[in-house]
Amino acid sequence: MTLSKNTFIGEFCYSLDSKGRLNIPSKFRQGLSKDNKNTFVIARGLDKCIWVYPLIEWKQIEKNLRDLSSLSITHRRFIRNTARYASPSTYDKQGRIMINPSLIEFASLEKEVVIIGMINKMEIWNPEVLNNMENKESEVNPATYEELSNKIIL
Amino acid sequence: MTLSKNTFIGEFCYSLDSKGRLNIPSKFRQGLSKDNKNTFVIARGLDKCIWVYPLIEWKQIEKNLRDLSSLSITHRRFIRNTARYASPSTYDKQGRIMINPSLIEFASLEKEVVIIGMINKMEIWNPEVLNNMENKESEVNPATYEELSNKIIL
DNA sequence: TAAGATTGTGGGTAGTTGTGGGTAATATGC
DNA sequence: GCATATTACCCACAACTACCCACAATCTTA
Repeated sequence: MTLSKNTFIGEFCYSLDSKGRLNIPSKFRQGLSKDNKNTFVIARGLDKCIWVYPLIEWKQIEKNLRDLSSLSITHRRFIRNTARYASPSTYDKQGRIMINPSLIEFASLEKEVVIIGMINKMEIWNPEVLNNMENKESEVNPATYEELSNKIIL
Repeated sequence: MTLSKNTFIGEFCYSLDSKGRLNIPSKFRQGLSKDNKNTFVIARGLDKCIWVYPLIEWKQIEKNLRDLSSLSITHRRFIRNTARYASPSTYDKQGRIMINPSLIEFASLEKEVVIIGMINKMEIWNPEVLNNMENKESEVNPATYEELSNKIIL
């Protein structure tokens, strides 16, 4: 059953094969709208993980980047850091995308990986890296959480 | 698979051959619209790199330059510096463009080069120069960066 | 419960791509 | 006009990628 289109929730443990291919959970694929053309855009996450956007979601980001003038060095660097590590990937008949070696290295991926639904995108993690990250609770500032509560209703 | 037309993302390591030819990544060529007539415009970047525009994108820049009044000295200098080092280049049957010696010198290119998709253009870098540049955090204004991050939802 | 469909994973093969170099056509300078 | 330099086209080849088929495990349905 599908909730909203192009929206991902849940967690899955899959494996990266010897050719660098990764299966996209069937549930996620089923929730995609047709205009994604079986294509995702894979990019570096802001944490030590990989972000996977449906094509449509990424196009919105691209549109915003296009409006930044390259006269500003800050703009140039922002565009460079965002676009540089991103690449489109159409999934094959089996539903797998290719993850390129530089991203595999960035996220320290090995055979076993965790895929997490992040609403507008998915995240791909090495399970150990994810655990270490989550165990560092100290980093979450209660005040920040408090501030968030003004922005979002749970 | 094609994203938006004439839009480039991703990073590629290619090599400049002894004749000064450089391959344009196949993924980039596939995303070009027909009206580019297999032609790019090559220009000095604002950083120490080369900018490569699809013909259509460059025409838009020319149009914008046309709207700057030459009464202003700043405008005159900007137009001069932008137009002066730009030249068109059609790619050959293998998909390679010629980079002229003065631009190779400007960007300190050697055999190994990095090509970066920058949405409306590509950048060509000497990998060492690129690393040095990216490590110089000082040039980026943190406040502007923060502001950008709020405008563009990743 | 049994049969059928779906899903995750592995591997072979044919086509594509990046790169080097030879050769003919064109341009340039004396 | 001719010699030289420059450019564009062609061929070749290794490495890589996309597509295809296969199969076991799981889930669905009658």
